[in-house]
Amino acid sequence: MSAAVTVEGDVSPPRRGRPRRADVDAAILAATIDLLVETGVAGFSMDLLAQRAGVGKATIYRRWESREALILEALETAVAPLPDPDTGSLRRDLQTYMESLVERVGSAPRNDVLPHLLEASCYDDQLRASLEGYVRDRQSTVRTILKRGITRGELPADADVDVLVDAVLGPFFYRRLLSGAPLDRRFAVRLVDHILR
Amino acid sequence: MSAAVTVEGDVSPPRRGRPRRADVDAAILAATIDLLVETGVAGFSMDLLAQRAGVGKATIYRRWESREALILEALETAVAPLPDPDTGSLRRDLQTYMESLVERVGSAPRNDVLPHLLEASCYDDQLRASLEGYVRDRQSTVRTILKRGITRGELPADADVDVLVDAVLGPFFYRRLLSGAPLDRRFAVRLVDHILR
Amino acid sequence: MSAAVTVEGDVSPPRRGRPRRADVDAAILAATIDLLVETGVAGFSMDLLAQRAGVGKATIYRRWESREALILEALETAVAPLPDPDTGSLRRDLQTYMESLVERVGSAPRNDVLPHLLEASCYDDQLRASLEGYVRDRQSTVRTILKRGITRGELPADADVDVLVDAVLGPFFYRRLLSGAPLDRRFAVRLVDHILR
Amino acid sequence: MSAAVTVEGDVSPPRRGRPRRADVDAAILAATIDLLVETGVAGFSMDLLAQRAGVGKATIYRRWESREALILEALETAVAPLPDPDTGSLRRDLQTYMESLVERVGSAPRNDVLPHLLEASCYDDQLRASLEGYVRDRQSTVRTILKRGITRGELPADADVDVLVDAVLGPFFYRRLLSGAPLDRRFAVRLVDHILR
DNA sequence: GATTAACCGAGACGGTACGTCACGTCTTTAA
DNA sequence: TTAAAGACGTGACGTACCGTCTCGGTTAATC
Repeated sequence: MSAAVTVEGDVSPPRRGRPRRADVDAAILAATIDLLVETGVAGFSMDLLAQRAGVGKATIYRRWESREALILEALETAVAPLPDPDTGSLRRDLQTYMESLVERVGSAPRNDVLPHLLEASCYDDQLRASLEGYVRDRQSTVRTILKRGITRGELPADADVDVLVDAVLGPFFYRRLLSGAPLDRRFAVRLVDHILR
Repeated sequence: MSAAVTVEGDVSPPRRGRPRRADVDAAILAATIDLLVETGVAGFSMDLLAQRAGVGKATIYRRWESREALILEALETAVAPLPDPDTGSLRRDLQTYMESLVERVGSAPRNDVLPHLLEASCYDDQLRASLEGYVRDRQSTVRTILKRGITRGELPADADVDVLVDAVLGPFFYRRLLSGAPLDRRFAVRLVDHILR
Repeated sequence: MSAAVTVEGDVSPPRRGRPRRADVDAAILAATIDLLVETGVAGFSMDLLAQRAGVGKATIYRRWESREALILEALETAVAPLPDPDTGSLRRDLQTYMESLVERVGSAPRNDVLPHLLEASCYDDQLRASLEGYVRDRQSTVRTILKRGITRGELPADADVDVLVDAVLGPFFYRRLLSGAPLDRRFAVRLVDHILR
Repeated sequence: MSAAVTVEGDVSPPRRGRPRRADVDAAILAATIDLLVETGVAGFSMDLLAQRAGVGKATIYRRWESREALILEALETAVAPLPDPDTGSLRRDLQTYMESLVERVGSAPRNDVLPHLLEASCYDDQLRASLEGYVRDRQSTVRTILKRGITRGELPADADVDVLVDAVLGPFFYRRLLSGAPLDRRFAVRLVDHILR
């Protein structure tokens, strides 16, 4: 078994020409995050970013399909998934998870990144796919919590996990993005109560 | 108490000079909807709109605070609230409602208007308020359905209507905006099953 | 006879919309000349020009077809035609004219404007036409001098004025642009000697 | 006196390492000429050239000081000097020479190379020197024709050859580059008439 | 035969300028 | 005062070249 045999089937892909500098990726992502925190997506410009990162604009466009693909990757880099509490009780797990979600939103310095990507993904199929991948990836903690609940018998064995995930996260983002209803501890309690009624 | 005290201040505002033409409002709104259907929010520009409506740009800005306020009003004008089915059964009401919601999304020509307003409302408090008003207004049908369910005893008397509204609409918009999971008849059935389990 | 009847046949052309500000033209041309003197055509950029003139780039492009059309007009504005000496003698007229031509070139701060327009006119028919108009316009002094010489009998009545104009100006610009041979008083004397031999 | 003292230092430059491939020079020049003919100097880019010639950009810059030095050499390579007709008569020699000059211009596919070099030479002294060398080299045929005329007595023994060269070539290039006046057989006849009047 | 140094194609790099577009405001004439 | 028309300053966009640099690899002359 040889480590050189990769999934792509290339035995050490014979890249030609000058290879891309790896630290440039990092510099651009870091500058992107800085800039997003400072100014939000409004006020974010590729010219300014290039200047901040000490990089030519062409170098950025060589590495990311679009401004928004870059912003999404910066989001993935900067915002870690919430941890799985694993308290031993489904109710307490969900409760804790929802509260940290609420807390994160409350403390976020700028909240226009997700709405911006949401809009941009309407015009860019590739971005749309990436964004959905990101969202599904962030669902996995909730999914784990719920499956544990089934294993323990806290939920019926035939519970519809997909719908339960939607039932946990849907109301949260509905308030966050659309209705503007309050996102607080009380909301978390009432929502979990409803789900585990 | 005088006629000047009105909701919008327009019973008899003793304006001077040439009065505004009333039909211009309608022409602008109509052109806005046309343009949004044709090109989506991308491709929508105020210059193009003014040309299409046969109207000066200043005339538009005289009547709406911002581009987005106009788009929101066009949305309200074009998209009627879904009807209350009132079938006599809570389950059938919710089922019917959800199915018409799913159907509307499936047949919508352009789906970037709501995401666009979502983003724009991050930078414009007035728009944010209007948008939330719009969203709450569109909740009222669901709220009516649920309250009828309580009256009929299909739901416990102390059911948390706010959370139930979120539980009905949240998963829908979560899939629509974020996860990209399918929005079909099956989804509607499973969701209602979960809520009325 | 009415002054309102113009060559174009428009009786007061009913321009609609906001009229172009006349002083903006002047500001742009002045800034163009300044910038050309300072930096030459190299180092001349539309961004810098717009900033200097206190004007948007779009405003410049609204008024001139291209960067080069602007530069040409700046050249026409800045560089006055040489005067007709009219000394009473053809030889002295030509001598004086050639010497002032030589002097102007010697004192010019930047000499890349004409070569630049020459190149640019290869790719832009409209510019080419304008440039040829400019050149022919600047020939007129020489043409006047020569015709006066014919009238006075200093040249034969059937002298070929077109070719004579070329014979006066051709060698000058050939040295200036191509051969790099010296352009001095001695050259002026030898050239006139040859023409009036 | 050693072999190292040469015009270009290349009798036996004791280079180390891999010697330059000689055929690469030819390939680059050929691709340059092709590209210039196809697209003119506009549309000519070093990236495209390198790709066409199957060569790295660094290889080009290793061999020529600048883009324009390369273009000039391509011009020298591609455009042979006009032949000396040597018909036995000064008038006929000049006439023939001018006519072939006129003919060459008429048939040239792209005429922007010389104007481009003219401009570029404003910013590059080395190029300026090379270009003037090229121009003087191309004068030599006319100079030969004129000197033969003096020898034969068709011109006075003290004729100013420098000025005569200018008188022959100046009007031609003046029309070609500046005035845009026609360059045809008639022009050639009238010009020679004037010079040999 | 090993070492060395300049060569080679490919293409990434930091820059700079380009011309276009849309924004929201302002300025004209006409109603 | 409103209207249509359209000019205005601003500022970001994504592209195209520039000339340099950095890879892995090649090719002679020198050691």
